[in-house]
Amino acid sequence: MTEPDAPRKLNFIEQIIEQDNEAGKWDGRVQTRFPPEPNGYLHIGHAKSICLNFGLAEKYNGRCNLRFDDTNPAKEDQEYVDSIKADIRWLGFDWGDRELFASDYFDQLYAWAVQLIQAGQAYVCELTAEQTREYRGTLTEPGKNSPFRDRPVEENLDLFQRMKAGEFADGSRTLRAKIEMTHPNLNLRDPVMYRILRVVHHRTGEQWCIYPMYDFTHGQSDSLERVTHSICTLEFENHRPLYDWYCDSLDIYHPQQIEFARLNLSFTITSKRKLLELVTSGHVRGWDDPRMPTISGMRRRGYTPESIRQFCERIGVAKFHSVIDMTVLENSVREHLNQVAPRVMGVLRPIKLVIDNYPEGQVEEMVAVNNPEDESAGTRQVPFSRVLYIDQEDFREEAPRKYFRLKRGGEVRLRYAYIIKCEDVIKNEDGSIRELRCSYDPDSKSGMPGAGRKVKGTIHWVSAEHAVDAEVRLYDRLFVKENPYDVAEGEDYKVNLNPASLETLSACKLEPALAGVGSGRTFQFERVGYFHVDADSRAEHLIFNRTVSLRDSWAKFETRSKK
RNA sequence: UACCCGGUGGUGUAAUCGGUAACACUACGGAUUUUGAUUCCGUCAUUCUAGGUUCAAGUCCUAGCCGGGUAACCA
Repeated sequence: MTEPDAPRKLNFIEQIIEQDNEAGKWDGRVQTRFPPEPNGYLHIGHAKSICLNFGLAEKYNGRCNLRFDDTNPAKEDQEYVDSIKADIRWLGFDWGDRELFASDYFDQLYAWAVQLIQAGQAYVCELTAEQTREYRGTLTEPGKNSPFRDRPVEENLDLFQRMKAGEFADGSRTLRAKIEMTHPNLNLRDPVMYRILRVVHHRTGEQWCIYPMYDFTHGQSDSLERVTHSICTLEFENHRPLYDWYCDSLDIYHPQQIEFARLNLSFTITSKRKLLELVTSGHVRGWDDPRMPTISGMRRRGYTPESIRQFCERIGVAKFHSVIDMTVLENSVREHLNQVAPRVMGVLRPIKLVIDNYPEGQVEEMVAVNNPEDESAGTRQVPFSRVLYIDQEDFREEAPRKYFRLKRGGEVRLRYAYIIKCEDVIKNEDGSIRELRCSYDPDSKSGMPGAGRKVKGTIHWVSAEHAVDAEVRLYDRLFVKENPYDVAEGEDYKVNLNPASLETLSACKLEPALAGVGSGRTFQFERVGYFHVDADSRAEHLIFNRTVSLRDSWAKFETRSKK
C-alpha cells in the first residue's frame, strides 16, 4: 500500500507555500533569502536555516538570495562575509549572482524614512538611550510619549537631513516611527528607525554616520528583492507586526514573514556571541576548532556537507522549541562516511606484539578490502611481519567472560591475516606491558582453506617496521552538560566546558598506505572510527582529527555492566 | 503579573474535509558478520489536563495547566 516514492510529508512552511501556490498568491513564485549578519562564523544552527531557505527554493523552482544584513558596522567585518560565503558554498548551495547587502539599500531606506516623516509617521527624537528606555515602559506598564513626538514635519525633515549630514553627536538623536506608546507589543512603541553611529562600515566606509535598525531594514530589503516567504526564527515573531507596519505604511510590496524554531543541539551552544567568547578567551583554537559547532569547525573535523544536509532534513521544521540530541548529528555523519570512507588500519595506543614462530625478516602482503560498502573501491595490500602493533584496548590480561579480543593464553584473528595466540606477557619494571609474545597458526591465513576456523574476535594491527607515525586528535563534546546553560546561581556556561574535549595522541601507528596522505581526506580506521586529515597535517608529520567514533556496543555493554 | 507563540513515544517530525496515531533516530532484544562496525528483524504512546459537540476528536468548542519569547540607539 505504501508508495515507493511517496513524497515526504510537508512541513508547515511547505504547506503555506503550496497553499499560496494554489491560491496564486505570488503567481507561483518562491523567493527566499538567507540573511546572515556578518558578525561571526556560521554554525550548525545557520545550516538549518540555509538548508531550509535554499532547499525550499530548489524544491519549488524558486530562488534564494544571499543577503548580508549589515546595518551595524560596529560588529561586522569583511572576514565574516568571506567565511559565510565559503561555508554556504561548501554546504553545496548557490546564490547565483544574487550576493546582496542591506547596505546596498541605504539610499532607498533613507528615502523611505523621509517618506514616513512626510506622512507624519516618523519623528526625530532627542531622548537619550536611557530616557528612551524609561519612556518605553515595561512589559506590564504602558509607555509614554516622547516630548519630541509632535514636531512639525518640516522640522523633522530638517533635523533628519542634518543627522545624515553629521551635525549631531553619536547617540544624541534618533529617528523613530510614530506608532503607539501604549501598545502591548513593545516593538510598536515608537521603535527607533535610525541611530547616529560614526563607525566605518566594511562596505560603505565613512559614507554614512546614520544607520538603519534591523526592523527598518529587513522587511524593506525583502520587499526590494521581491521575496515571497521571509523565513526567520521564533524570536522575531513579536517583530512581525512591525515588519508589516513598515511595508504597509510605505505602501510597498509586502512579503510574508514566517517564523520557525531555531536549532538547539544537546551538549552545544549556538550563540555567535558566546562562540566568539570561546575563541577570544582561548578555550578553543579558533572559529574552526574541530570542537566548535561552526560549519568551519565541523568541516575541519571531517563532517561532510551531505551529512549536515541529511541532518537538517532529519530534524524537521516546526514552531516547537525543541532540543535535538547530539547523537542524531553524529549518526548522520557516520551514515555518510560509512558509505564513502576508505578503510585502513590504525593503532592509536600501540602495544608491541611479537610472533615468535613467524620467520624473522619475512614480509607478506595481505589483501585488504578498501570499502565493503563500495566494491569499486577495490583492494590494497598491507604488509605483515613478525613484529606488530595492536591497540591497548584489544588486550586484557584479565578479561571478562564476554571479552573476545586478545587475552593471555587466548586466540584472536588478526584482520586479513592469521589467527594468533598470546603465549606470554613481558612487562617493564613498573609493571606496564612491554610486549606480547604470541604464536600464529600458519594455516589460518585469510583466504586460505584453514581460515574458516572460528575464533571469537578479530582485531586490527600494523606491521612495526612498515608503520607510519601520526598524531591523532580525539575530540569529545565541548560541554559536559546536555544543557550547557544549566549552571548554579552566579556561574557561567563556561563552567560546563569539558576539560577533556581534546586528547592528543602522538605515537599512533598507521598502515603504510597512509604515508604522505594529503589533508582533507577521511578514512575509517577499522573498528575505531572516522578520521580526517587535518589542515595542518604535513607529509612528515601527519595529523588526524577523529570525526566520530564507530558505534561501540562493547564499550556500551562494559560501562553498563560496571554500574 | 502585559502581549505573542507553543504542547503528539526516550528524541524529533507527521497524520488530507473530524475516520485504525505514522516515519526517522535513540534505547533495548535477536539474526548475520574476518570491523563488537555495517546490514536485517523485533519491542517501546492515557496525543498536557478536565469537560463538551459528534456514530467517531490529536484535529472542533470551553476552561485550566505547563513551557518558551519579548522591556538594545543588536540582529
